[in-house]
Amino acid sequence: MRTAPTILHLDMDAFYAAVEQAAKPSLRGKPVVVGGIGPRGVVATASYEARRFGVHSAMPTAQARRLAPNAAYLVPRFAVYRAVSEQVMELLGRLSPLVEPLSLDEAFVDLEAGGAADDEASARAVGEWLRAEIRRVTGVSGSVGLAGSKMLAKIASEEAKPDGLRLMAPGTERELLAPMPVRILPGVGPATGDHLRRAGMTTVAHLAEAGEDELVRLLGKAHGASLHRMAQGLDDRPVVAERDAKSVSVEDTFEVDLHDRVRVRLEVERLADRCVERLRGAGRSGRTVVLKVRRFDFSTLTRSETLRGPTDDPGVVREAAARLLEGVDTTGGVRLLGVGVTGLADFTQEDLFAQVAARDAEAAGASGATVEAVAPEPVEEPAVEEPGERRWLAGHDVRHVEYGPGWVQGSGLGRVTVRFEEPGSAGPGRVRTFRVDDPDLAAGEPLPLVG
DNA sequence: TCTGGGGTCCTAGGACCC
DNA sequence: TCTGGGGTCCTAGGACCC
Repeated sequence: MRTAPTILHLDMDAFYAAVEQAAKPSLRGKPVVVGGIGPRGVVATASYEARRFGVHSAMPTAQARRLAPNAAYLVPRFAVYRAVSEQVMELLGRLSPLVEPLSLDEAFVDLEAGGAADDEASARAVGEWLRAEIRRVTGVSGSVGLAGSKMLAKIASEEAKPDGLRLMAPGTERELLAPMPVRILPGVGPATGDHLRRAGMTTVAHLAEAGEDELVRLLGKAHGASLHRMAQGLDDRPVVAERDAKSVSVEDTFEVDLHDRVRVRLEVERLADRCVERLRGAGRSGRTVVLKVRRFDFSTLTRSETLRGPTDDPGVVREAAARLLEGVDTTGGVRLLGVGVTGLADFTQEDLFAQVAARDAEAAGASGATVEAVAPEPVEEPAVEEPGERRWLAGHDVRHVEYGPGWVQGSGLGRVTVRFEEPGSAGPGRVRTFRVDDPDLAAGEPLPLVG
């Protein structure tokens, strides 16, 4: 806890949807929903215009379509969001070496560590500077919370939304917090909220008044104790820059449940390969392989196996995942499969030695061991596209030989509808429809949002 | 209405070791 | 022969976050 509000929390406003509106002039001021557009898709971000219809994050897209049938439904373009995010993080880096990103659109900054601010006035000035710079550089807006702790800075940015700044003066936090619902505290989700409500506690004041013993009895040691402190506005967690990832995983929900055991096994192996690709991309290796299966009835289970040494070998991960699958009953159908690796190590010389040692130990007579050879093996080539199949995903960039850059508004029945406009266009661009195999139409590169 | 994908942290029981 | 306590690792599941 600090006596000056020098912890900053930045939260971009309806980030994915806002980036799409900046990229596509015809969507500005209109309801936009970014997320999965398949039968089992969910909403990632809804623009504020779409929220007025009741659409929100994590809602099934099918339900969103009923609430806001005229909204634009777009598939996420993570490469674009990542690029904008990097611009934002670069601005944060100018304020302090202590920047802690929480996701593409959120971060904490320790202004004191950077010497950027040491009191209320300087913190507010930095916050306003940042908001103006973000808008100037990226073309989208963010909200800023300033307080003496992470928890309060985050609550402040939430209250500042959209496109605002809120500062919580140290010393006032207990009174500000007291009447708020328990759900605003970090770590209080649906389950804990219900738990507390059944115990008669609905506001932060109720938690602050409850004894720590009671909360620990209700919620467990760690959770109870931390909530007891948070409810009193006490939070000492430091801003921590660049934390190493502890796990890497990939998962797929299938549009239709899988019943064929052979197909299930094939998908598990594909997922294992994708997982290893990401692992290798990050220059890491891992020791525990995790298989995740969600069945037709949404019941979810995980099975894991720890190897004798860290690996980034696709064959090893694939076979471990396949072994784990052997022990899972998939009768009735499989909705989702996932493969992950945890127990990550940096892929260094030491790990190589450890692997060799483990292998030697095994060769020397250990019986029933399961670690495979670690000889590098090429990553299997990605699944082949159906011949002649071209996928035009809603929201993706295209380029037409004659009409120039545009984006896919929709496709189906052998046709694709394109709106020809770019971020700098004065107003909504023209719409044209083509055959999906029109040779003049090609996938395009995203264009910068700000000229 | 019918529930994504990528993560983090915590708990609890059993194995194993000292 | 029986009994103990603590620490660490592994596995599985659950809650939460964006």
